[in-house]
Amino acid sequence: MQLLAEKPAGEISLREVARAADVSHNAPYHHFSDRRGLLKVLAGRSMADLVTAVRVAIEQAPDPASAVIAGGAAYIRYAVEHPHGFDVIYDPTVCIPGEPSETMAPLIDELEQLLSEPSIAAGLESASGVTGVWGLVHGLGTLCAAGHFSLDDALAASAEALARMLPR
Amino acid sequence: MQLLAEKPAGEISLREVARAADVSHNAPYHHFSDRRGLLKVLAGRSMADLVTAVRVAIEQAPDPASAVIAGGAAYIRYAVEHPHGFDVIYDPTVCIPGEPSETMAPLIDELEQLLSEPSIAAGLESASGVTGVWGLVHGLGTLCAAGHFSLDDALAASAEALARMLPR
DNA sequence: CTCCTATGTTGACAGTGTCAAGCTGTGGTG
DNA sequence: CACCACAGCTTGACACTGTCAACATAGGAG
Repeated sequence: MQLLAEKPAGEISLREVARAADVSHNAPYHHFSDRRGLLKVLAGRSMADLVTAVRVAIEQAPDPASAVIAGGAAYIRYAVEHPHGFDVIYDPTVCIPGEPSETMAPLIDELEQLLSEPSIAAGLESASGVTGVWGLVHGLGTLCAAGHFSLDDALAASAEALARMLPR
Repeated sequence: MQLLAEKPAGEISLREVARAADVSHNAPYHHFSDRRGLLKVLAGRSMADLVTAVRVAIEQAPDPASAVIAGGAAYIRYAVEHPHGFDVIYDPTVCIPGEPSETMAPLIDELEQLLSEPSIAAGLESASGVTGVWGLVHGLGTLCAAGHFSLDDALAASAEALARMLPR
């Protein structure tokens, strides 16, 4: 996790983490099946951090509608502040395409719980519930973390678009 | 490009493209500065394909509002149908974070041109113009390509959310 | 004709993921 | 208590990769 704060997951080698832990180059194989095994653990921990950040933001919001907006802002902030952690969560070589993806469950649960709040669920078309909200903040977070526009722009666009997607 | 259709950019080695071209392992260095040089060219070509797909969709739409929705659908479709090409466009190790990113210019131009259409620009808050539309379809495309939900769900959510972001 | 440049070649080096084989201390079972 | 299984670590090896350096060759510009 310490290395992940400094460099992207793709540039972290098993041998490097072995050196950082001051052990032999093969010791990691007794803790992770694979290089992918290591990345999966990093992805799991990063996801836990992400979900915690979102949950805290939601809980501090005064009402369900602003909870959605605050949660979206927290998601975007996480992507910008921990870009390598965010990337490894969604790394297609880590998050296997076939299976339902153990790693994603916490986030999806949190989202569904948030959006099933009766007062806001009523205003969401079924198709744009979790899908629309997740897609919007994910795209804004990703592009913002990559530097394609500023955090301020992303947060403003997120708040406005989410407001329009909620019950008017 | 042929290899990119089969496997992610991260798994394409310079030596492998050399073998595919039936040429010595070092020949690529006379055409690309670096491994990153190769990926940058792949990203540029992929971006051209993406922009073409979006432009075609826009041009076939009957009015500006449906052009936005059709363009978004084309963007999402490209992400799902050419996942490795889509990924390499936005690969953070390729698309350098500091500089304004040569590769992105065509897409941004296209988006700005589309959204500056007077009849729709009037209904968009400034913050959620290019940023909001791009963020939405990018997130939906990325998550859909990764298999987190179906193409149908993504297209439905995209159409609905875009409709709400346009002038009511 | 001469020479430069583009392209290609072989050879080498360090770094990596991964496998195989062997060491060691610690805990639990007989 | 003796014993042993085993988790954790080690060294050693292999194939593969990106990259550098030095050398070859061909074809066009002067």
